[in-house]
Formats: sequence, C-alpha cells, structure tokens
Amino acid sequence: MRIGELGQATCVDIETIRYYEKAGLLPEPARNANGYRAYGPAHLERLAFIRHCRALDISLADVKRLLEFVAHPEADCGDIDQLIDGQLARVRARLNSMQVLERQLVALRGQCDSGHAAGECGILHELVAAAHGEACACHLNAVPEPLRTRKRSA
Amino acid sequence: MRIGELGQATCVDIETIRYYEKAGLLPEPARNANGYRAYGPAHLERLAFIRHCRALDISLADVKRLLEFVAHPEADCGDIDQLIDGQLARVRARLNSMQVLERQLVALRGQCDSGHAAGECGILHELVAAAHGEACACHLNAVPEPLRTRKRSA
DNA sequence: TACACACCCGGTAGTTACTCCAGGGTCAAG
DNA sequence: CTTGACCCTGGAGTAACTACCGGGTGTGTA
Repeated sequence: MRIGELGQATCVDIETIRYYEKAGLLPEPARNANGYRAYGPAHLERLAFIRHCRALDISLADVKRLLEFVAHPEADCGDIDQLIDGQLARVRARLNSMQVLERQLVALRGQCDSGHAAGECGILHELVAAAHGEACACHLNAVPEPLRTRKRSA
Repeated sequence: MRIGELGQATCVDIETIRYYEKAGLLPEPARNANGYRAYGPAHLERLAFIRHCRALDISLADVKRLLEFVAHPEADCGDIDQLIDGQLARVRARLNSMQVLERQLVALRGQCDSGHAAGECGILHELVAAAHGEACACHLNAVPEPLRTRKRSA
C-alpha cells in the first residue's frame, strides 16, 4: 500500500500522514526500491485509530498515550478513564462557551436591520457599548497581586 | 497609563497587548522618556473592544475589519451583517460537532468501569472498533478522482 | 548607599496540528 | 518521448498567542 492509497482508505491527507510519522504517531513503514513508503494493514489500522481519536478532538499527545495503552494491555486503565474524563470536561467547557457565544451573536445580529450606514449600525454600537461596560472578572477575584504598591502617581 | 495598568484594566496579558500592536490592531502609543509605552483612554477603549470581539471568538482579521467600520462610520453596514452572519454560521457548525463529540465521549466513558487492566478496557476496545468500522464519507461522494487509472498491482 | 523587586524593553522561538510549496524523482499509458 | 499521476525531502507558513532571554528603570527599604 502506498501513501496515497492509505490516505484514500483512511480519509487522511498525505501530508498529514507524513506529519504523523515525523511526530512519532505512525511507525516508519518499509520502503520500496524506489523509496516510496510501503504500508501494511497494521498501519491502516493504526492510522484509522488516530483519525478516530482526532475526530473526537483528542490531542495528538493524548492519542500517543492511548496508543501506548494499546501496545501495553497489561497497564492499568484508570489512566484512560482520566484521560477521557479530562477530554469530556474540556469539550463541555467549550460547549458552554459556544452556546453563550451563539446567543450573543444572535442578539448582536438582531441589532441591525441593514440598509443604512455603519454610523448608525446597531451591531457596532452594541459591540462598542459592551466593550465599555465589560466587567472584568479578573479584578473581582484572584488578582495576581502586585502592580507595584504605589501610593499615587500619574 | 503604562502597559501593565492597561493590561489589568482590560484583563489582557501584556505580551498580548504588544502582540496586538505589532499586528496593527492597536495603534502605537506615545513613549515616556524612559521608553515605556504611555497609553490614553482611547487605547483602553479600543483594547476593550478587541477583547470583547475576541470573547465572541471573532478572528483578529475580522476585528480589524470591524475597527475600520468604527473609524469610517459612513460605510455601508451590510458588510458588518455579513461578517456577523459568517461568524454565527461558524459557531453553529462547531456547536453541532461539539455536541456529537460530547455524546460520543459520554458513551465511551460508559464502556469502562475501571479497576482492571487496559487489555480489557472497554474504552480502548470501543476506540479500536470504531476506528475499524469507520465509514469514510469521502469515499461515498466527491472523490478527487484519479489515484492512477491502474488495472491491478501490489 | 546598596539592594531587592516590580516593572518595562525588544527580539526570538515555541506552541498545535496541520497545510503548502519548491524542486526534484518514478512509472505507466498514449 | 512526452504527459500526467504519483512519490520524495526539506522548509516555510498559518492563528493567536505564550514563553523566554538579557538587559534597563524606578522605588521602597535596610
């Protein structure tokens, strides 16, 4: 199997396959006399696994860890649970902020009914106003402290 | 106002402020005799605007465009509408795939009840199996065609 | 006066996960 | 013998920062 065929079979771009090889996720395949990479079914399986993990938005570093578990089935799988839990937490956090974001954008979009100049555009007004009134969460709690203990100046 | 104060006031990292300046989003401020950047209220406002747009996950390129609209209020705001619409579409697409992702991870997490070795881990089995059975959408439609019109070979 | 410490400077390099490009080699069909 | 599909390596580019380096500045305190 050459790289193009492997790519077609797994829906992975050729450049990406070579990238995975360089990154140490896909073992270096044998080479034909002409120097072309020659892949076997094991490579296909492994690449499909990587692809699937990536579709689940698991980072390459974590995919690497998972591949090590696959290679060493005697290891404790509690770590796998943790990895998935962490992934789930990240996804949920992003999901939340995305939902907030969507509502904000919809509200924003509702501000403008088009057909006029930017000067009166509700969207721009809204954005500028929001920027103005923005409460800065980092001021309310957990400030990194210093910023020079000065009395008054400038 | 020095860069640290501006950063505190807007919740933006100092390095990020300098980055925005280099990227042309924040105008170069005046300098004190010692070379320190000296910001005024206009900078604060502008940075807050950028910050807010970024919180809405608007790309820096698009923020730049918005800033141009702010600077030229006589322009047609139809373009702003388009920009926000595009943003909304992107957010919604990501939202969808995130939701699918979350369900998949939850299902995955349910496969393993911990306390055993990775060899019998349901999560790993599931991932490997899913990778195996993965239907490749790109095969079903819109193949980029060639892959050499060959008869049969290795 | 000396020191520590917070703050600032510019410039460069690193991050993630690719993606693209240049410049070249290989191989089968027409 | 040319065309076109395919492959190779190595390097650069992407977004939006983040981190680090070596060094300069300014002030409160011992």
